Amino acid sequence: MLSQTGLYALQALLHLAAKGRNGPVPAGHMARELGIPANYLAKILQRLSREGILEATRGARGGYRLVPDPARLTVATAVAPFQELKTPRVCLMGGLCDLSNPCVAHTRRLQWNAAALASLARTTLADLLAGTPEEADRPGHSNQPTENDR
Amino acid sequence: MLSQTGLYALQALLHLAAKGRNGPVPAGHMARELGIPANYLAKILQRLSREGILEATRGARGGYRLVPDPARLTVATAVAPFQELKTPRVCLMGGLCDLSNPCVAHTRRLQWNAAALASLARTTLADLLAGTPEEADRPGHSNQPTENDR
DNA sequence: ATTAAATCGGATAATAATGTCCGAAAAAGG
DNA sequence: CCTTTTTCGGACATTATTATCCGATTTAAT
Repeated sequence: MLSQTGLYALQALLHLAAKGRNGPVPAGHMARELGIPANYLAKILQRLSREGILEATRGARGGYRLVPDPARLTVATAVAPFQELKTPRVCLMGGLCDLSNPCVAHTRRLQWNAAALASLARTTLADLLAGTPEEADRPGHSNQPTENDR
Repeated sequence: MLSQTGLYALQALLHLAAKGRNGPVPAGHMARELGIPANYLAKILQRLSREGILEATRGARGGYRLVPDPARLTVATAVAPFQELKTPRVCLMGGLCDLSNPCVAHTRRLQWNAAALASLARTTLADLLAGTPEEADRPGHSNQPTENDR
């Protein structure tokens, strides 16, 4: 589902969102705290820094700082640099797939992927920290209670 | 999402469900038809055979046959032998996770996994073949009768 | 200026996933 | 019996992911 690397990134970002109030947090500190291989986490943080999600301060008293508001940073965005979504364009039906008319199995798989991504795109770091229970899975819909007539 | 191996398995099973009406289908034939590395597919089919999902007939005129009714075989089941679901027991919150009271981030990740799996568990091979458009994601209300009579 | 703390980034190693090769065994048909 | 077709299964090769190492650079504090 989420790659190991993506999970590490998410953990670090959550840590920063929760405990990075006063000044930047060194990578080594986070690695120790979270139980992540230090040198590997360093690479991940560099990446997030290049991506603009983190800001690095070098030298003594340096470290990383979370740039966006946790309420506006979705898990999908946070993890995107490590997911590599390399569009496998092989249809489930193989040779059976017509490719001219839309193949059902093909469409279905895209839907699966979309559903998985949508869930991550609806969750922000703030959600995770605050403990908002997961709302109904209705992509594109704001949470309007339509079940009141059952 | 789905591993490459899992996708291959799914393709082969769909092929058998669609074209395996009269007699077993050889692995080599499927590999050619679906554009899957022949020797690799062979390994996958062996696995499905040991799992009881396929039945192998050896020797000339042999091949593989789909054992369960496509309407009762879910994608989740078909792909399960290759997913290895190795329960990563690292909480998203790292050291912050209490582990005594239920950690929100922890719970949330399990929900993500569950949601992804649920979608696969609700789809049968017959669904894919028949072209049933994906119904609303309602776990209790499966669109295909997977337990109507027994 | 010197030192210590920290990121930066390239090179490399270890592990897992994917793909290949080949010989043995089984079954069918002559 | 012999040949052909096919699965079986172990060993190996390739590639991607994950992890480690180390020297260079930047910065703050002494």
